[in-house]
Order: sequence, then structure tokens, then C-alpha cells
Amino acid sequence: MAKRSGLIEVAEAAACCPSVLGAPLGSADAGDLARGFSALADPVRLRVLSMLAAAPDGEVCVCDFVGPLGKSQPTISHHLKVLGDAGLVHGDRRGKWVWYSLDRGRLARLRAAIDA
Amino acid sequence: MAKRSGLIEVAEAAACCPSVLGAPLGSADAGDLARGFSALADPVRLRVLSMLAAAPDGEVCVCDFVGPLGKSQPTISHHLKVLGDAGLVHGDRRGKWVWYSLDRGRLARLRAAIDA
DNA sequence: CCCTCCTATTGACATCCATCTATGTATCGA
DNA sequence: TCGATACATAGATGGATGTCAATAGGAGGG
Repeated sequence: MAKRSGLIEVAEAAACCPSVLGAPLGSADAGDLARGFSALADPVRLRVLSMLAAAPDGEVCVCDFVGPLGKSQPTISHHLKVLGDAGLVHGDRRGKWVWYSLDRGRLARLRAAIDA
Repeated sequence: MAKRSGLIEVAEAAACCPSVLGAPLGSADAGDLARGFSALADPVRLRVLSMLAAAPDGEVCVCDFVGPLGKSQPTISHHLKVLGDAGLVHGDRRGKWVWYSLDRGRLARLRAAIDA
């Protein structure tokens, strides 16, 4: 151990809003945040989110992701499920189609985790 | 295709600061950002960053990560390399020890990518 | 009803990734 | 120069992940 150590305490108890730049993260909070950022750690999913953010009505039909993103329909469906499980998007079935929308609050919470 | 389509244009040319919430991301920008978020998509790495952020002198010796994080020394070294490659941390060798510090600007750039 | 269209699920496959042990490299002290 | 210490690298391995083809599930139109 280096002499300058400084006895860094690890607060396992969750703070109100776990942040990377606040007190040292415990395992549980770190795991939660890591799961969130994992959802952002894929170019296809980031493009899905950006298309949702830019959509005039705030929602995009599944079928409208397939062409622009150049991935198969099951692949798109898989990514939408990952984003949905992370709480970043929500799907709404309307007739034959499913319209997805962005959960900006959820994204803001992730942003807050790396905020000063 | 749904009738409400709306011809979403994909700007492949990089804007000044690619953001998920701005114009639809192109492949290149999405790939860059995904690589950045991948570095955050691990609980051990998030805890490393949080320990660096909370360190009184702004830097932490490698040896001081091993105990608190409960991982082997090579594993810690691996994660520090991943964070270093992502530009999020920098190492400074001083004698036998290597002190790592946080690049807050780099982290801020990632945060800006999901900023409103 | 049957057929068509849209979406989700399954199974298979290749790749990536986190982790460890073992080893290499570099620095300091004696 | 030798041994000890701190960190990095290499190799191996089990598990997670992105992708697609095939198929299932559901909704609407004849």
C-alpha cells in the first residue's frame, strides 16, 4: 500500500441519487448504474434513442427503425427490449404497429450520475 | 412501413458535439459514443471513477484500489487500462507507484452526449 | 375463416469481456 | 548486484452479447 493511502471509505448504503462524482460507490449502486450505461453502450441503441429524440411526435414505429439502421427486424426488436428493460423507452401497441417513445427522465437520471 | 413515417434523415457528417438528443446520430458518432459508454458499463470501473473523484488529492495509487474493490491486481490493472484508453483516467508513474487521476473533461463530454 | 402484415421470441453462432493464475518488467533498498 | 515490491502483460476460461434465420403470436382485411 502507498503511504498516501487515505483510508477511502466505501458507503454501501445507497444515497438518494447515486453519483459517480459524489461519495465512493458501493457495489449495489455501481451495479445499477453499470446496467444503465450498458444499455447506452451500443451504437444501434444510441441511434434508436437519437431517432426517438428527434421524432416530431416523440415516437417511432418499429418498422421505421429497420431500414435506416440497417439491421434485421429481430435485431431491432432485441435492442428495443434491452432499452425497455433499462426503462429508457416504452412501447405502445396501436393496431398492427408498436410505437416507441423515449423516457427522458430515465436518461436524465443516468446523466445525473456523472454530473458534477 | 407505418404511414406516419416522416422520412427520418440520418446525418452521417459529425456535428460539433454529437448528442443523442440532438439530430439522429450517424454510425461513426454512435460508435464513438458507444465506446465511451462501454467504459462506464462496468461496476468495478464506476467504483474506480468514484474513488478517484472522492480522493482528497484527486489521485489514487493502483494498490489502493485492490483491497476496497475486492478484485485481483491484474483485474484492476485491466480496468484502469480500459478507462485510460477511453481517456477517462490518466496514470502517472512516481517511483514504484502509479497514481491515477480522473479526466473530468472527458466525463463531461460523455454527459453532454445525453444532455438536453 | 384465411391470408397478410407487423412484431416478438427462439435457437444457433461468433465474438467480446471480466476474471483469474502465471509471468514479465521496472524501481527501490540493502 | 540481489531481493523485494508495484504494476503490466499474456494466456486460459466461463459467461454475456450482437446478429441473423426461422418461427410464433396478434391484429386487420377480404
